[in-house]
Amino acid sequence: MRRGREVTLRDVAELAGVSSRTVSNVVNGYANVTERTRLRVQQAVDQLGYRPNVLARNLARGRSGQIAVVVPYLDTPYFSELLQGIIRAARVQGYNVLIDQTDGDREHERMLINHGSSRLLFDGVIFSPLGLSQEALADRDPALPLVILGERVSDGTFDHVGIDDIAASRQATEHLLDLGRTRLAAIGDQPYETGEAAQLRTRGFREAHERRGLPVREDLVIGTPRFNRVDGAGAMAHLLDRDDPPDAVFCYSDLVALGAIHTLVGRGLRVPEDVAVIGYDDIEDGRYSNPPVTTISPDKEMIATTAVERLLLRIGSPTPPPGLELRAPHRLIVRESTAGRASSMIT
Amino acid sequence: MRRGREVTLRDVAELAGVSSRTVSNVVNGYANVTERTRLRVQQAVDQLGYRPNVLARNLARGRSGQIAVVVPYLDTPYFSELLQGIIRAARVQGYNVLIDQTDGDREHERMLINHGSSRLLFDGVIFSPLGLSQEALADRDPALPLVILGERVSDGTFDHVGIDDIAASRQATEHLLDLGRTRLAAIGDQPYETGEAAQLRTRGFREAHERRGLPVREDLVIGTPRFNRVDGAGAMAHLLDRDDPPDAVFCYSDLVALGAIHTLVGRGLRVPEDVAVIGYDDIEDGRYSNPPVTTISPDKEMIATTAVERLLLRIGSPTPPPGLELRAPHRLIVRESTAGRASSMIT
DNA sequence: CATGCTGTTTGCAGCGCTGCAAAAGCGTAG
DNA sequence: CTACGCTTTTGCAGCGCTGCAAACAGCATG
Repeated sequence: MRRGREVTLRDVAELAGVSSRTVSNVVNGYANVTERTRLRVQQAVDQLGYRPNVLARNLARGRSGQIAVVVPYLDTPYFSELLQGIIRAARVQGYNVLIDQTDGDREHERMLINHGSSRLLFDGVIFSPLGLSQEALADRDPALPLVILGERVSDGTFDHVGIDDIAASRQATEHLLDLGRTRLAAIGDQPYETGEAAQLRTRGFREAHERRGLPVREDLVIGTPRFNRVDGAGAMAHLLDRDDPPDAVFCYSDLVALGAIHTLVGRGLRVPEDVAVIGYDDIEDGRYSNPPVTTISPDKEMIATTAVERLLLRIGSPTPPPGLELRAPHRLIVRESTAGRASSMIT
Repeated sequence: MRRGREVTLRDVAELAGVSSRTVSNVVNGYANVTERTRLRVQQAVDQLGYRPNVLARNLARGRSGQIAVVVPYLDTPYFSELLQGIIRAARVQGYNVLIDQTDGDREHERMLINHGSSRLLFDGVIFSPLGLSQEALADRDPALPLVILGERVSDGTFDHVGIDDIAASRQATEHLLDLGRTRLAAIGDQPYETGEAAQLRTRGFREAHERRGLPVREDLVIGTPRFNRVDGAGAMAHLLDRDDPPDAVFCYSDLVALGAIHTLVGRGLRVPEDVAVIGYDDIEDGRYSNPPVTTISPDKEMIATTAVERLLLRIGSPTPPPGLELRAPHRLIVRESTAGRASSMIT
């Protein structure tokens, strides 16, 4: 079998007594083929076990039938959950998904956004940038269809899909305030160029305070390089080491929240009695942790399908459509980490 | 730019004043090219910003430069952690990774193991089967290089990479027995064809008992359709509802363990004081849960690199190498869920 | 100076498919 | 019976690259 010349269009054509172009038409389901021919060709296809050679097809068509999805870290549950939806949506449209993880490396991100090192490997990219600067985004190859996830305002040459981070963060913060907490901390700020997502959350955090006429406890706004457990655990420890520690914490991701809770429990503090904790992302882990984590739940399914939809539209269109700002819905899900035992439930 | 004829080998050749074949040689780093020519060509390449068209290259070479990784569920942390290693290892070798998730669907798995619906999309597959029967494996296209992960004994036509599940499970069970626990439960058995992995773990569980001359509490061996949190939580609830509930539980995955702990804590029981819990896989979640989960930690990095290495070897070799049984190391990592507060640590 | 030898470069065919435009069929109208 | 418009089928060129084998060095040797 190996290397043993495979069945081609021409073989099928010969057997069916038609031209190879007609076989191609049948295989691709083109319109103008008589039922008679279609049947004969189909028979030949089945008999020979013909399967199209995607490589040749793609070369001839000038597109690869693949899209790339670029995320900073694959093992971040938020991304893998999102990825799942993206793969499904793409497959439905006959597209394959290439996955790449950048580890937040700027150079790597920059390269990928410019078609990687070779042409035509993928027809478009869904990108979740981390270290990518605005300039890098600006002077990329504009011919490569692009959809950005997360926080990055579109400059009109690509689409951006995300939730309203400011509103969501405000809502999260208000929830903590509604509980009567007064010393609110925020974990995850990133006050530098590539930390846009974080900054929006901080802004929501502030706005919530402003609306109630409360001051923000600036010393309780803690930065973390990443949104993961370790950083969350570390930041929480840091917070607890001061006098007048917080009685509630808004974490910029569920992982950060899980890390924070880990530290709290480790120090013998009770969640939420001593410190209430709210997260962001609604990953599965948060639903089953002890206590389950109150969180902002973005509609991941919607984000995934919207991203794929827009990207394919962009790929298919000869004149690039305008870059849109697309907002997926989100909602606050209250669980034990803020509301206490009463509200526990397995979703 | 769009559709605006891209730079080809021939363009470069013309500028450099050599044949296109020579340019190809330079681009691919072939040996016999004088420094002089190489330089001139390289200059032309840089000047024109030439990037090879992978599609054309692959068509000419007759291989796609891609491997597929097929897992049942992408959002299972164990898989996404493994995937990460696989992607890295493949990239180093110049291979791209296509990811597919089957949701455990037999038909889908069967299709993928036969090259999917088209030829040459990928040169080989790393497969983590769930619903795949032995026959399906047997009558697959033998020309497609295959490496199987998890529990599936090789029939000699593919490689199998995994840890020694029986030994690992025995070790996990012995750890519980060493703690002085006497009523051991096991959650995750799957006593049907496609549940081989589960069955091996059950076997290890039994062997540990046998070695100590202890009887297995058969009524405490609980099956679950999947190795996830929900099933773990449900099975645990089930166990607690009987009289004479277990004082220790061996869970066949960390997710199951997290689910079980969720239920235990939810019912006001203490882990490990009332019930000790041990998991399997060593996913990150388990390290940061409350309490952190004792677990069997397979060397995922090793599994990933070995799988890729073997697959590429298989792809590159004209005569298929014999199918090997490859064992990656594992170790027991003791955390609070069995050992109590003393052993807590953030790894 | 012819001969052979290694090292470098070239030309051509072809991977298997699709785009395009022309050719062929076919039914209806003049 | 011819002309016309429509649908169906075909032929050809070419996507951009690499495999192969031949051609052409350049150099040492007899």
